[in-house]
Amino acid sequence: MLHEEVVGRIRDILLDGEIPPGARIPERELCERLEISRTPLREALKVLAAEGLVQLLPHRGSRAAKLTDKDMRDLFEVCQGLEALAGELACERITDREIADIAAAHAAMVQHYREGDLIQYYRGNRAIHEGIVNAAGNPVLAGLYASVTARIRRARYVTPMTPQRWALAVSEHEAILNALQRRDGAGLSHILRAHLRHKREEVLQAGFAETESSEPTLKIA
Amino acid sequence: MLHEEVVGRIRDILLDGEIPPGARIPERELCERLEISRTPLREALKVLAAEGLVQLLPHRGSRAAKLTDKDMRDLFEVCQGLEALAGELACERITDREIADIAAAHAAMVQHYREGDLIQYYRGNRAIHEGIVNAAGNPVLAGLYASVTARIRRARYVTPMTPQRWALAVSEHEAILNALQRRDGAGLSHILRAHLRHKREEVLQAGFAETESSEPTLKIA
DNA sequence: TGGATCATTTTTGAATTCAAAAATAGAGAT
DNA sequence: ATCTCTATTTTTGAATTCAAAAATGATCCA
Repeated sequence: MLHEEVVGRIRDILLDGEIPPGARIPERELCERLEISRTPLREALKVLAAEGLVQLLPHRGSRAAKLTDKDMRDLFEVCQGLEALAGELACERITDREIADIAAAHAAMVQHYREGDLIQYYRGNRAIHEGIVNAAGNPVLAGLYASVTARIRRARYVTPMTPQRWALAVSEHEAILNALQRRDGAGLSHILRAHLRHKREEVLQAGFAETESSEPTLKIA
Repeated sequence: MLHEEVVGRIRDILLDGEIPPGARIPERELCERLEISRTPLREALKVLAAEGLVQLLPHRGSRAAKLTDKDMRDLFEVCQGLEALAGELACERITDREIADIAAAHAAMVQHYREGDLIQYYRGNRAIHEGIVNAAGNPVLAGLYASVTARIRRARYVTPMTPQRWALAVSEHEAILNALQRRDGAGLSHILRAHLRHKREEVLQAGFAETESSEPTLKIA
């Protein structure tokens, strides 16, 4: 198994929430499961720590990173900036073909919305945002975006998606597609910011708090 | 020596250009120099590879990453976006004290300009940009910014700094400080973008090309 | 003499081993 | 019984070792 694959596998395990935020990372188990020794596992953990998904505590192992409200706010803020930038660049560079693909993804997403299929809706939603970022034609940007969105998604917040919020999100997506088709960079950038701001408000308002599941609260001396 | 320190030491060695872009990373030598074994060294190299400073070639070792013109353009583009975002956020959050510090750094930088001390000028320039990014109060943003600027700086491009360019840069910095003092987020963001765009044009126009120093060009079969 | 093939050396990647640090368990004292 | 201190176990971090892959170089043939 290649180094990058090990990193990817563990990243997925973390993103799937299989190891909840704040929980210890069981080295031994992961070694057995991935059928590797501790050396490559630990290399991967250090990489994931640099990415912000894992927290290393000297001499007492590693844990799945736990995000505070502040962390979440910061991540959204950066995500917003990256998407806005991607939107502007995409409008300069996107091909008709790519626009058509995103339009198709949009239509599919709207269909999922009509059917009330939240999971599929989210999937489609993500595909559109990633499509825009990729259309920016900037791998550095795409990489940072992937890293930031991964950390956001990491926190399996369960935002109660109200019909109002959902409808708003869909209408915003209509505007996004529209700006993209018009190749209106400034407009797209503006809409994307608003879209992300709304999402962030949802998440934080919903009382995002990464509850400590495996660590007792410290008693004060 | 702590893991993070090892990463930092090697990062510095790369940023100092001690190992030129494209050159093989001498594992053995680095081990001796840092007085560590291969295990922690290799952990650090994988982290630096994830950061984009090192290129890992399966079964044939690691090299100092070499940037193409496209890479450089992409990095500048993202750097621009991050600084613009930082500028906007900084205007919302910066304290009078922080403004005063940046103003002082600006004055010092202008003095270095007058004295024609390019090295000190660059140092001051960097301090100002970092000051703005830090004033944004977003560690995630600061981290990404550090990573991107490191990669840019990594490429020891030698831009011939003409008097005209230098004067323009200084006048842009006047405008930057001004916008910051007025806490004009949109204005600051706009100026920062222009400033970075000019810098990028300089670098790329100057024919940035990471000349291959240690690898013969492949002969076409 | 030039080039191809095979043996040797070197280097890489990963498992194992080892020492130090931390966690745990147990004994003794209060 | 509970707390504390110590001995034991476990876990962590890093050096070493080992196998596989690649690079090197030597030999043989045209």
